[in-house]
Amino acid sequence: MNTPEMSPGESGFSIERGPDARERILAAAESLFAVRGFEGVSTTQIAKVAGITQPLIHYHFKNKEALWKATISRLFSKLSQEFSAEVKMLNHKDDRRYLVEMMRCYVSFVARYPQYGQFIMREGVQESPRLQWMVEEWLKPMLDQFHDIYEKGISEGWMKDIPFPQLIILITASASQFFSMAPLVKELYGVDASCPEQVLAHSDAVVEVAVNSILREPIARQSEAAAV
Amino acid sequence: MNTPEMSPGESGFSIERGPDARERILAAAESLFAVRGFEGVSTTQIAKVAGITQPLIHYHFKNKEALWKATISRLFSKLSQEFSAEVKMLNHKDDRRYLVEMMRCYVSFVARYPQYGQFIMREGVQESPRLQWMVEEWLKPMLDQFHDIYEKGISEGWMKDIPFPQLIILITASASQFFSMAPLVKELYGVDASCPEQVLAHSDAVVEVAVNSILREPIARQSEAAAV
DNA sequence: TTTTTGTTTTATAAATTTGTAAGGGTTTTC
DNA sequence: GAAAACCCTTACAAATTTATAAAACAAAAA
Repeated sequence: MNTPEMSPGESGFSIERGPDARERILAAAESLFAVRGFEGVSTTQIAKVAGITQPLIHYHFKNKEALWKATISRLFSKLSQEFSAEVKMLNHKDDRRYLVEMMRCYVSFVARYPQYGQFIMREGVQESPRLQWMVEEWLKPMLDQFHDIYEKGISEGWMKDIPFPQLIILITASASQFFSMAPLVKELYGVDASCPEQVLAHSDAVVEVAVNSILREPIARQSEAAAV
Repeated sequence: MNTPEMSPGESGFSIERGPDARERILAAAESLFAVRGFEGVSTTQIAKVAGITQPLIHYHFKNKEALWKATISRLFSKLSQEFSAEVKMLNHKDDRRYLVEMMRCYVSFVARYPQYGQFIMREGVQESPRLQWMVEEWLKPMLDQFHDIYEKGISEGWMKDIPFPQLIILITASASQFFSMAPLVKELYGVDASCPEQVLAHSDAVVEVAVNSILREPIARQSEAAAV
């Protein structure tokens, strides 16, 4: 939609014109929609955070809903690319160990992008055309990756057979809630969820609690191996 | 819902008056605030669902925020009472088994009241006076119950020492997300999260995955005992 | 009956919300 | 250089939002 090839003012310090306004709108919309939901945010608020005037939103996007969809698409496509790229780097010899490493990827991923879990929380609680669109377009394809390895684990017998709907919600919630609800964690225990120690601690907790327990024969902890 | 002792128009079909309007407002506010959040719901919408006019809300409640707090207090006090009552009925001989049964209580509880998890999700993602109030007033006291048994398990050595903030978020999220995000589950897998089979299946999944794995020596599954 | 009290509605004010219209400026193109 | 295309702003309309004021209405008290 925008033309990335050239920015107009090459020295670039006047109140920025050009296609980056569109990007700033999307960035503002992402942070606001994620924590307040579609109905909870006004285009005026988004405009203020983006540093532009409200009607400009309607120049770049048909309406509020189109802006919301563009926001989701921008975030989810970035994320699914990054995640796939990281997962592809993993050793795929031992399936069980692969699953654990994949989950560590996932945790570091939701730690970096808490908005991901926030959007799912916002939209997942009520039926709506937006939920339907988000599931069809993004969520279903992403979760299907997990389904493949689940099926393999079941048929090869190294995974406990817990129903997939329960399992996937349980695992993904375990991984993401700690980061998506960082303010709650802060308020409850004074802990900054996004700091490296906490991310590592949560990664360990998820592997220990949620991942190892779905394997019939748990594998040794990284930290144990390192400690001995 | 309306006062049973007397209805003003004795034939009982006039638009109900009396103090139950306050109750209807609270019920409407609960269902709407839970899924759309504080900013996402207007008092006009609440009034429409409650079947009264919008200014009546301001007769019964000082303002929108006071209504929100009254809604939370009504829900959380009901829930914490019910939950405590059920937990008190449990056998408290074997601590590990007690923990498992307590978690089954908790799951059946969040299955009955998905709004509980929804409110926490709504408010937990951004710092606000509302979050602060909710944590101080309700959440902290409720979670302290879990903290007691956690401490006991750690000091007696039958619980793996995973940091409490990670553990409590992980466990509660595992238990509640499946029900709080029922529309998402429905959209993804066509499954009705609130039906009895699914509740039982999730209860099993939580015990199997999230609870047993925090014990150093897991205890036998109910279903295994029954199957053999 | 009359008064009082408590509950609810109509009317309305001030601010905010989404979206459109029309017009400046800047580049780009011819 | 003029025309066209593009990005952005001011001005504004229609609907909605929170909250208040005043009046209607019903039940209880006097």
